[in-house]
Amino acid sequence: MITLKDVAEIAGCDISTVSRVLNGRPNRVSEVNRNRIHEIARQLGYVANHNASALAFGATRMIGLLVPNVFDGVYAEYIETLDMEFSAEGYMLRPFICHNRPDKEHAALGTLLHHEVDAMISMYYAPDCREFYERIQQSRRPLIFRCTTDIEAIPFSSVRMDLPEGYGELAAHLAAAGCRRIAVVGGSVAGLLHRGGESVSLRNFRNTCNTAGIAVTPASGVVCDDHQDAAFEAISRLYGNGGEPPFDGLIIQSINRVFGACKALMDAGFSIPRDVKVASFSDLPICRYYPVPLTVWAQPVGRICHALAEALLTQLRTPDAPLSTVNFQSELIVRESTQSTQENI
Amino acid sequence: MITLKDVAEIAGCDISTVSRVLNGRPNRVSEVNRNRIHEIARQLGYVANHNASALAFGATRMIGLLVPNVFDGVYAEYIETLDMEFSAEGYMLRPFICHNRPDKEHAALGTLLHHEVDAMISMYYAPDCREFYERIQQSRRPLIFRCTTDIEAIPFSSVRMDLPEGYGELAAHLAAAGCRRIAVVGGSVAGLLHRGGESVSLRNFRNTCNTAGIAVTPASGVVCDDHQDAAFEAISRLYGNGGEPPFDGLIIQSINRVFGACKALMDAGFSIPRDVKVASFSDLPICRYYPVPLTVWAQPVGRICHALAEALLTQLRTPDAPLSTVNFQSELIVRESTQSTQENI
DNA sequence: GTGAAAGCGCTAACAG
DNA sequence: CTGTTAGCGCTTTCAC
Repeated sequence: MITLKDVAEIAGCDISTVSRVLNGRPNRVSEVNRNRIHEIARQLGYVANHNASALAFGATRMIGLLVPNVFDGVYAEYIETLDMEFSAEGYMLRPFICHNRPDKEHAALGTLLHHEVDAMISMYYAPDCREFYERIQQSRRPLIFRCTTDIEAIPFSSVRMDLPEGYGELAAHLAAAGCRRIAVVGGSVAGLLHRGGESVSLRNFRNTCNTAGIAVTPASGVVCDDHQDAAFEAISRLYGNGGEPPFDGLIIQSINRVFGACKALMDAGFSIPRDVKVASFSDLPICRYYPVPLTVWAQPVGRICHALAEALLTQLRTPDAPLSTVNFQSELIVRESTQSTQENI
Repeated sequence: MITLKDVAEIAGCDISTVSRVLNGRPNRVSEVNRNRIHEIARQLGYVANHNASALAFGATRMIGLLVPNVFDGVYAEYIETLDMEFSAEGYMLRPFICHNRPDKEHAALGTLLHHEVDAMISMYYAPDCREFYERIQQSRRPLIFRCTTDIEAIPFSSVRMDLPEGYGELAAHLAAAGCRRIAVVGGSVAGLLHRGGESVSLRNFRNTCNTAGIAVTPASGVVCDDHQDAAFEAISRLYGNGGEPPFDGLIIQSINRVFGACKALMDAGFSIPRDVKVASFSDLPICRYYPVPLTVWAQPVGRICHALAEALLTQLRTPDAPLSTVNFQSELIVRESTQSTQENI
């Protein structure tokens, strides 16, 4: 391995001089030396050892990004957008794809403690990581969250989006489009609905349905894992027997379930939106280009990323800046999948 | 920041002892001390500085993975699968999502040179990175490729898949299903077709078409960027006027284009597979659950990942093991999108 | 079983 | 403008 020392020896100067040159430090180096050193370093193929410089310098210029998965295209968008934000500031983004596994989440958060990254953004707040959050808070390492508006107050900066409102808005929209029986297909909200429990999202959903005179029962929560196969199975079980559709409106919690669910409906002989209307979250290309374009409650990814970057950078530059909380509003994008039809009106 | 020294001072022993304990080194440490040290470290919230240990130890136990993007679900699969392979061996996978931008690719490959990762897997061979490849080869740092069978011989181990054959196989399949005019929608192959040029993939496509008596002209290459919008535009332009469809068979190069293309066909009033048959690459959940399930030339992701992991781990353990090249065969998965219909036979 | 000491490769004052 | 010096925090012989 070629080190600064090797370059210095050949150049006949001290390694500190070489370090200065190669790092473009205050131009307090003679031009002759500068060119010589650059040339020698190039010829030798010198590459700095990042571990050594990070250790000596005390920072890595890397920012971690904790995401649940990348099967959901919205996280791919977050990665790309945040990467652009931070590249522009000289930071490298390092994604941690945790697949909702606690061990991965812990490992990801651990890198912040281990000084592998200078700061970290988490795309969600995970109660089972609380122990890590506390340690991070104590160590005063910068961590910020992109979370939903219903998360408790936390001792970190956060950028919040109104996902819970989405359950109310989508339900209202479905009701207005003529739906009389609405179900939620997913994990969290569907789960609470199914086995009992409460949350802001659920409350929004329930209230809206009540107002519209739509019954909400445990059966309104259709629980399935976060992938198409599971959604296909669940919806097939429900609709597979033909006859009157059990629900004429479906709010599907993630894009990882939408297509399995829709296919199950079609296979069972139901038409979207005529027999069943479908709505989901996140506005992705596939939602626009699906044969039946999908109505969604769309979070403003670009603006959220910008807010995250801004919050994190100020925290990096002013370590004891006060915590910040920003809220973003989503948008209801209506498309064919919830279009009201003669039969329904 | 809590360091080994802090722990050692409180424990009243040397930092080397603490280091040994905390790293579970040869059990040459008294049990009393062991427990005490663990306890103190826990109470103090000690976390090793990764930069320091990596520097002293000479390795990071991290493996880089260079992928073009994660909008294509197949790369999300690669990330997840490789992550499992390497976690099992005590390595952490670090994905680099390059969005086909040379600067990102260079930065990613750079981390190998900078000792940020111990080894690296690249999901493709990029000629414009040749300079980096050479430097990596000289520095003898482990780099392996997952590439296609038509890539020239390279001085690195590689796991190859028969993507070029796919163009022949899909064309043959489409021809057998009754197609008389077949186009390739995409970037590379479509580009060569369109502006002239040659490649194994193209040769396969052309030969198969010739045999089947299908004309291949520059117009058979429909070039568009790798996203749904671009594909939608391109196909709309081609089919938007109604009338006889210009092509009755479409080979679409990536999943990032399939849905835009299909939507354009449908919007123009054509039916899949009756009027136009469509085939693509990579077998993803969405391909199975699309309203018209898609025929694909499917690479064996699981086996490829396993081979990559195996090759890389041997290289890591036996630095001067000989280079290896493994080839994998893909599979034609026939689904409704290319089903032959009465009208066509 | 444990401590002392050297060193990983680089950065950053501080003198000149 | 450049060299000297002192670390950054950890691992690893090598003695004891």
